Amino acid sequence: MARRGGASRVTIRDVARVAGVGVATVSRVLNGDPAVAAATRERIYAVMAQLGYQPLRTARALSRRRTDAVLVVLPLLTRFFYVEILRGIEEALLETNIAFLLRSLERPADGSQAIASVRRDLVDGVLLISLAVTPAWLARLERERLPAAVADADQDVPLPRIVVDHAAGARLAVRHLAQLGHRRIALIDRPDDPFAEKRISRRLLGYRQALQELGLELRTEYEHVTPFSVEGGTMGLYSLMQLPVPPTAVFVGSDTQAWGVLRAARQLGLEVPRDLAVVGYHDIEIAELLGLTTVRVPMRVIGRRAAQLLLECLSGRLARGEEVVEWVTPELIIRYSCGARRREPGTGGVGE
Amino acid sequence: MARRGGASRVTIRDVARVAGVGVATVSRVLNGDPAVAAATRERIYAVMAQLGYQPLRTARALSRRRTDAVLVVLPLLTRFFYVEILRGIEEALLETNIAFLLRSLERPADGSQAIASVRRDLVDGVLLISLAVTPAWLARLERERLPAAVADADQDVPLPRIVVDHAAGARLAVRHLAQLGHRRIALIDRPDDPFAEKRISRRLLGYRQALQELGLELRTEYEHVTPFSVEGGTMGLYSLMQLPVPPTAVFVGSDTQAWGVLRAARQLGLEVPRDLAVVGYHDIEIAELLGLTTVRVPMRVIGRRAAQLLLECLSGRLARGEEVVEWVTPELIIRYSCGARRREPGTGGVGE
DNA sequence: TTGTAGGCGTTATCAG
DNA sequence: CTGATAACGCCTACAA
Repeated sequence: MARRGGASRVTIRDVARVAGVGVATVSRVLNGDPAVAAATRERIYAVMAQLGYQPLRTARALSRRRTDAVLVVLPLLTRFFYVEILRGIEEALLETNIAFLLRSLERPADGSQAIASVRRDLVDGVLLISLAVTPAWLARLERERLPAAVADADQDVPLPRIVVDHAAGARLAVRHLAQLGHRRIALIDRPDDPFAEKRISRRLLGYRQALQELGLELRTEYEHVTPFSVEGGTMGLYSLMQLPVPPTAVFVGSDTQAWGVLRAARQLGLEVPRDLAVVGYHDIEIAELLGLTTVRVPMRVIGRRAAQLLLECLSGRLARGEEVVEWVTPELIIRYSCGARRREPGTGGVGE
Repeated sequence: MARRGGASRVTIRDVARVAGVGVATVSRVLNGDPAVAAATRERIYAVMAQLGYQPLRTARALSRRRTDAVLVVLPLLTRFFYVEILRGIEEALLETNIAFLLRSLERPADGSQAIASVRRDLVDGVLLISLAVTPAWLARLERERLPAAVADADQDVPLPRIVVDHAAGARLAVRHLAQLGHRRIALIDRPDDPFAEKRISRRLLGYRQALQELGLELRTEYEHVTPFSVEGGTMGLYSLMQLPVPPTAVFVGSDTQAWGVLRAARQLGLEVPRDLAVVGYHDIEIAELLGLTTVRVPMRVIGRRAAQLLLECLSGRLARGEEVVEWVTPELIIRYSCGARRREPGTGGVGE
């Protein structure tokens, strides 16, 4: 009693029948079970090819209780930084037959809503990008027995994670500026988590640490946290330049804000790098166009390795609850805004 | 003979038993079958809530032969334009319970590889963004009996599609420049498809049309197609300015290239808009920062409507093979680079 | 309006 | 090393 119309597809039973074996054997071949005679295996392969057989994903999913898909959650899809991490993830996943679903969070409130979509029957694992992993997340992951990994994680998240050594990145920037002769180096930072404006970042720690090591004075009025936007950077520089003793150099916690700093400098009649040296962070695509010296965070690598971490969880090579932290170290990219090299054409924009 | 360990989950059978009905009735309720007595329905809802029952997606998928997921294919994930369309799609899909898989194409060659991942047992439909839909795509979609829709499609793609009226957009820009007194208006365009450098765009048609309507001279040496990048724009302007009779205004087929035009103008000692008026295209995020007058393409709307189109295919409201084209018209956003408004602070970048 | 039972295609157990 | 067969959880034709 055929239940539906439609051209019936080639099933494992067809393969078994034509190959003269049982379905179990075909299934074994499909799953790479070594306990199949080589001759049998070859014959089955041949039949599969001949019949154009392809196992039905949904049927496998039901039977194996896994979907061969993972969920990627990330904030603000339009930001180059996150998207590059995503591409790293995609690269790694393309080498497997695991697909990925996407969920982007536009506002902080979207997070709790997104948590509900984390389901065992939807995906086999979860990849979190640059997100504050709340107890709610952890609880949900635990409840659904879903492995997870975090790309660009906070240091103390209790999940397998790739963490960027932002402190080291900051030290790189500050040391470089000091080397160029600067003594009054300010910091305009972004919040670590795009949705948590107030958190103190590792960059701040690295910044302070570097100043101390260099024997430079720490001035709290030089430390600013402003929104993660071009305007945020502009605001930051305006504040700094109103100080009685303004800095001669600024390390900015994101290239996006650094762009704002460059604009503000121009508006204030400051010539970069002569009157003000600027170092950014991330090395997103605009950095090169702006001639911005910056600290490069290897975004693709982060994504790729986070994905690999998750794959190891899925394959069982990594035990559940096992503590794994992989550190990634940024690298200094010297361009023109710091003054170490000379002359770079302006970048346009209208007016003076 | 229980096959596996694991805490057994709440199944439809549990619900049926507790509610004192058959599984079929529960299933009917689940699928909104109206032929269920209201009282029965209520009772079943109550039991489902009480037991915390959730139908297993994979089981449904196998039985219903649909996955409740769609595949989104787009070029170059890092481009704001495509990502914004993607967000429109996500918005629309979030209102349903349909998930989406992502496949981004970095190089043209990735296309053919991606086609292989289009499978009926993976997704229920496909959403193509800004891609040239080749015969290979169409064949694959047909073979897999997969409905598809295209966002930002070429006019003559034989699939349900959202088409941007680029010709109208170009006319908007050219007319605006003419109104400001310009007679020598050049075009620096991008290729329509990111992977097909040579194709002639609708923008070119609109550009020519507008000039004709305005009684302005058409000069083929004013028509340039350069790569879809900042450098592409720079190159374009350099070529134009070497002409014996250079233009006084340029309409640029993408904001990305327009940025390059602004940079090149500065390098050439031209002041925008005094010496050269510039109008861009798309209205991506940097346009505002650059003070760039541009033609806004409503990216989110495009994504959202393309998704809705696909949803209509899935629900059967839209018949297979039915011809559907929805037009979207761009809008002129006047800022400073065209000269219609005055004064805008520069945008930074290092050096003069 | 509701229940029974067979089927969706695959995996995995267990006996041979 | 291989085969028969019972799950996996849900949907639906058919009977009641």
